[in-house]
Amino acid sequence: MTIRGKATSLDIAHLAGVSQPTVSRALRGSPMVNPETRERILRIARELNYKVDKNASSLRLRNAGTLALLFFEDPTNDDSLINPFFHAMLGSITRACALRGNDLLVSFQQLSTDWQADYEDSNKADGIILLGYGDYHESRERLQRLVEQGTHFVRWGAALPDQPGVSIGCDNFQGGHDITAHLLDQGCRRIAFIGHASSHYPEFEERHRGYVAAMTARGVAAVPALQRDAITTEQSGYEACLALLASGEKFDALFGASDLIAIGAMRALREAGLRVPQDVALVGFDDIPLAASVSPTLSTVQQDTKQAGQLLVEKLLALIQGEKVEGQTIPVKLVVRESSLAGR
Amino acid sequence: MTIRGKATSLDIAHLAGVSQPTVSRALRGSPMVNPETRERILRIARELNYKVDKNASSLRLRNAGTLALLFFEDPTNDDSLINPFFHAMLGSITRACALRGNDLLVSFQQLSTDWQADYEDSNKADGIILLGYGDYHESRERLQRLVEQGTHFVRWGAALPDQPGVSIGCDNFQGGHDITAHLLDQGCRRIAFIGHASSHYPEFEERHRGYVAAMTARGVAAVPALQRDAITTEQSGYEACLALLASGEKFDALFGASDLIAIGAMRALREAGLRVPQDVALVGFDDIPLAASVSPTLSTVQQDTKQAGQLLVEKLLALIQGEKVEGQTIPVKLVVRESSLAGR
DNA sequence: CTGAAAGCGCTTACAG
DNA sequence: CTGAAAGCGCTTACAG
Repeated sequence: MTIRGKATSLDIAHLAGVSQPTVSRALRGSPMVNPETRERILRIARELNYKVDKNASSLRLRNAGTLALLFFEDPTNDDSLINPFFHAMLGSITRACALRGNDLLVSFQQLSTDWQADYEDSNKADGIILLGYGDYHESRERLQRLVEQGTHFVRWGAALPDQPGVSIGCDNFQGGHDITAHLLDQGCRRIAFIGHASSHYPEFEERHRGYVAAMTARGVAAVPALQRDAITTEQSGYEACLALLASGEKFDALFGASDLIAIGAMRALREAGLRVPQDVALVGFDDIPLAASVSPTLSTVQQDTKQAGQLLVEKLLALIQGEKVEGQTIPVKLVVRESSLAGR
Repeated sequence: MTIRGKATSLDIAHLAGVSQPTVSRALRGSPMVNPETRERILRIARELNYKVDKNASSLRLRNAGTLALLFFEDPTNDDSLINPFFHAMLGSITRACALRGNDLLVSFQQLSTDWQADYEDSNKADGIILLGYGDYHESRERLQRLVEQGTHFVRWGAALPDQPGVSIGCDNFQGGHDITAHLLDQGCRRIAFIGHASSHYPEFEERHRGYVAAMTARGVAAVPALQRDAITTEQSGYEACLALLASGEKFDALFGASDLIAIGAMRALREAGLRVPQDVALVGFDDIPLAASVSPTLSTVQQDTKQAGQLLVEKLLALIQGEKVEGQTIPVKLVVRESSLAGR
């Protein structure tokens, strides 16, 4: 018997001398198949390098065994580069999917484009993971629409009250609090904060709230003039720090709302002839790989990307199963390095 | 008429008062549909938020409209982290796929695991893009098997003669040559090379050949004792550089076969109290984002990841169309920064 | 320009 | 334990 093209279950059935449904049962591990028959079928399938056609089985089972990962970023800097923090997340999400026998579709998207619940609507994916930092007010109504359409999705971000859908995020408040307390412990008193501190950027806002809380608890004033808006890019952090320096306000420490912002600020400080940490202690948030490699190495708040990825996948899968799912906040960890220590 | 669950083309047919095949034709833009009828159908489809079921259409069309991206790395450091160079590649591949209406499945894989032509065998993807650096001798036979199975795939890597399948890679020889020539221009004479220089790692081997060629052309000896093996990780570069320093061999420049290696070497040099570039000029290869952020900023060879991603996708699509496809080498660009200049 | 029919390759009640 | 039958939702010759 010669088979042209890929083998099908029918081909195997002929070769094994059974009906096609029996092949399907054997392959799926149904208990109602004679062990010898099953062996024969499995052997032949292996020999022919047979793989179940996923299009056919997904169509029949009404389940794709696939999740979709959507990265979105504000006015994405034209090309490729997404926040390095998400690269680690991609790794853990990919592995978590693989562990559970799911495949992962990956897509990038401008925030401006319409979101594609398409993946799920077209039955290519059973659910969607949303990753990205952007203006929350703009994305909120889109999230709302996804909920209304009954799309299964989870997102990484601040887990706020009355928010559309399920959010998994780290404890931004605690992280902001802890690293600010660390700076205070180092003797810093005039601590600048670079990053948007508004409801448009809830993660940053939470970090900023933690910063204010830590200061207030010690009776140190959070000077509004020491807060500067920035989105999470090196360039934005650089520019905000330049503006801060130009303002003439004095500060002995700087908290970048993300590592990228802090690294941009580091560049601005260096250009201004200021030493880190001797003149200005510097800290960030995220613990991207770069944080450990810049010089001086950057103190920061570590988010547990491994757990994050696992949770995102698990919760999404639970949602798809029709379970009731709640958002969750993940603990953070202070990572002290050179940029906030030594010589103060 | 109430529709439970997702709308199908049959639902639309009923609502539009036509047969289901007519709906299919209208949706696919067939010219043999009455314009008015088409309009009605499209409107109803929009209202119902209808999306063609990809499982059904892929099954019928025998084409998934999906490519698979497989990252593989040697003994992957347990978790997540892939070479940052590939992150940029992921970006351009994702975009190139989207531009051509293809979706992208992403998967990580240990080199040790069996490669999954599964994606294609199960008809989930029409072809595979392979990304990763590892021992070429180990992967070669797997590539050979993919070719024999008729799997459609392209890989990023050295485009060598008589190699299984289609490879797209940058001009490693030229890059190695140019950056070495640059070091020679700076007055360096004892230039160390860190990175495997064997056929197990063809990209590195090519870079090393370029390095030797540039030296030879100037009548400078490539001292074997100044070459140290390393794979493309920061840690490996660090250790190799430490070993080199311990050997007592003198050198006034160091060429890391990848940026990660160079950055690891930078750490070792710093710990040894050597200044870059004053005591040792340092260069890498890849131009990962980190290269511009470390201090001093790292001179390196830039690979055009945007073009690379486009080519990988285009060539794979051509292969799938049954066209004859050749490998290709992409030009590189020298990027001179602080680590190889100033003060020499 | 449109419909009735066949079929892509599976999975699962249903009957035996 | 096994087979004949139906059906998942499309697409495309074939007839008209």
